Amino acid sequence: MSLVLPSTGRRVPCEQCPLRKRAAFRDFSAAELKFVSSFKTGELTAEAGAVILSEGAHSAHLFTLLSGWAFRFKMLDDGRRQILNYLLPGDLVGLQGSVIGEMEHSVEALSPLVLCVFQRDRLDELFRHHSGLGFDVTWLAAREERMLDDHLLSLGRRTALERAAYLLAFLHERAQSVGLGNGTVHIPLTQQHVADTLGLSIVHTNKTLRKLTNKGLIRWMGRSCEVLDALELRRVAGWEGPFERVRPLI
Amino acid sequence: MSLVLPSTGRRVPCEQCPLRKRAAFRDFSAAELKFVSSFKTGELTAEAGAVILSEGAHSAHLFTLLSGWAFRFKMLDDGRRQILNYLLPGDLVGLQGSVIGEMEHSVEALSPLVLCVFQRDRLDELFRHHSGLGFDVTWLAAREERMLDDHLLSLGRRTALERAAYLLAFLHERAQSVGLGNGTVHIPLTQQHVADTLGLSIVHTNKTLRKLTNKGLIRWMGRSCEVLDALELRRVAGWEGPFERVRPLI
DNA sequence: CGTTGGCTTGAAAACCATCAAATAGGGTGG
DNA sequence: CCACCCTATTTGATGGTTTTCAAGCCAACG
Repeated sequence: MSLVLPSTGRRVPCEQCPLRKRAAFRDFSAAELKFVSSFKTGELTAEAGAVILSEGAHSAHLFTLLSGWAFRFKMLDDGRRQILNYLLPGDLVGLQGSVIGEMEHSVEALSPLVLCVFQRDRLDELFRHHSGLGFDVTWLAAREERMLDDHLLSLGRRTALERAAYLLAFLHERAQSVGLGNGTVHIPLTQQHVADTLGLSIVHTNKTLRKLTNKGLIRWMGRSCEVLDALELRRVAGWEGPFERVRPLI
Repeated sequence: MSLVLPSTGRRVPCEQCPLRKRAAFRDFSAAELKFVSSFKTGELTAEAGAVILSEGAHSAHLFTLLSGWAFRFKMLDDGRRQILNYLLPGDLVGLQGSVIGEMEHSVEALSPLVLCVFQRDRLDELFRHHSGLGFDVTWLAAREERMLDDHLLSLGRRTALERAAYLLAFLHERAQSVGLGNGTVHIPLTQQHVADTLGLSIVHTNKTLRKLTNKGLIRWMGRSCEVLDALELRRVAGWEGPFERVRPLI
């Protein structure tokens, strides 16, 4: 469950990347596309439950998630786990490790993944010769910061019900923006993941999700959650957070 | 209390910046220093309690904090407040607003401040002509992310006592690294700030801080906190977080 | 058909918020 | 200088929220 499968080599050329065609991502110039394409050394696939990056690792790789769901998390010595954020297609994975030099969180797959693998040691080349892409990397880091700010507000000042509503509205919003789920969005989570995101026990999480289910806002199906009324979830959470903006895809 | 005082113009030349001499910050090349110096348009002073940047503002400025303490926060509609992180000398202020275009949090001064003011519209020039500085901006954003990750772990999975110990150890560590307080560090906070950082009520915060006081780890003095035993605070928190690294100062 | 992982529920205990009130200190106007 | 007000801190009592403990259900899978 914790092994990363060997790379299967390149399959999706950046110029024909199916993600890039989506309106959620900004257009790249030919020169930018060419660099990104050369920056990518291959692809990596992983199965659900696989640990992609581990806390403490020094030579962490840099990836972009091409398809699938994953999450970042940290653990305390006694086993308590906190999920920090979720990773969806188009997200950079491992930037902290690449820039600062050491990973301080781990990354685990929620579903089967495909990742684009980049050459970390060419990151400075990216900044030197494609300053627009360098700015984009900063933009993506600022976007992550914005999400973490929202999560902190949630953990610190929202009630259990508000937190749960916020989380599901948030994940629904992100899934929508990259075109996951035709019509209804299915989020591949267990209630344990929700608990470890919201800072609640599994028991109380279950009771809280039941309230949302009884209001007809979500439906829990095996290992996944279907969002039925995203706007009402936002209202319950008191979340006026922004809808996703057009963003770069590296 | 919420007015930013007018700029007092340039007083500290970047080449003789007292902060830059500290071991906490990496050496800059002459070219880098020259650019940063031209990037800076002046200084801004603010008194304790002043709001430097407001949620929702579109034309946010970009600053570096030269001296003093401040904090970033968000609010819910009904007045609940969450403090997201603290700003100490050397920290970039307003990067999210500068990069993404809109502030989604506010910034307030905890003590009298001096800020270096930068021309936001020359940020692309920084990335174009000084890729090393562009990388530095990303590095600082990744550092902020790392701190937010730690805070999320704290809010989600630590007990009230552990959270309080973590926060004070964290602030002590940061103050030490920029040379605040000769010998003992004094953190300019009220218990309301601590409560709004830890996601606790003011009453419970008071009782929790009292336990740390009774253990001889801190001393509460009026509107500030003195850390007496930072290592024991870390131990109580179970925080093995990194000591500050050498970092860029823009 | 037994095992496993995920979901569900009830009861008791711990934790934390809220309410209420008292204390202490700084600042201001008289 | 003193009376007064304001903010910050402190403490006790009470009630609500959440955790912990315990148990049971169900579907998937060998």
